[in-house]
Amino acid sequence: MAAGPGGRLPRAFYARPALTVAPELLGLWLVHDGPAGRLAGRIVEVEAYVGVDDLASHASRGLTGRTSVMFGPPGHAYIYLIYGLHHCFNVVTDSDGEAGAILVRALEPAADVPGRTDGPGRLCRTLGIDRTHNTLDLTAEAWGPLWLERRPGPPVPEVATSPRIGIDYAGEWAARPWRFYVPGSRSLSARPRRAAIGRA
DNA sequence: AGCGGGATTAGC
DNA sequence: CTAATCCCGCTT
Repeated sequence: MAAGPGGRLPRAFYARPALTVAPELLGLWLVHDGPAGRLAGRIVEVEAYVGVDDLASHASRGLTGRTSVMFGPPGHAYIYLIYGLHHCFNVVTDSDGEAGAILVRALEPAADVPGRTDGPGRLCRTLGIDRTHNTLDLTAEAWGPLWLERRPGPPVPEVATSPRIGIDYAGEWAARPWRFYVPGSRSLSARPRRAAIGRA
């Protein structure tokens, strides 16, 4: 789906099923304007969480205070604290009332980014994203401090898939190949990298 | 009010 | 391999 060059992705981009949007996030840029200035990275790894039936999704426990943003309109940020230590950044997809979301797991950092962006917790810490950004509108309609945009450059040459990480509790849903990544990227999250090396 | 657990990470 | 650390959701 087209977005103007250098422009924030429009609501319509997010207003589609999570499994459709997820591979299209690869190669796009996540940008945060914060106290440290503008920090950005190119998305190379994501995971789709498809809705209330998906036992790996927080939305499978229904509409609660934490998950309400997932059930809301697309194009907003869903950010939560995990293990009391790390933040995870998601984009909300699907139509209002449906609970699709996509976890951003790894970025290739822009040249001036101070720190690592391989891994969902690390990229939030390095870009300065935390729970105060939860529910923020990522589109140009809000013109907030956090957004996704398309930047000039070669397209992603190839998209690979694998099962999602760290959701073994989800039964049969754990096997679905709903992790999407750019194979060969140096910035993939650590756990899958170890797994890949271990298997090789 | 209390308790169990988590879409992770760093350090031994 | 495991501790860290806290919010949330569910039970009492």
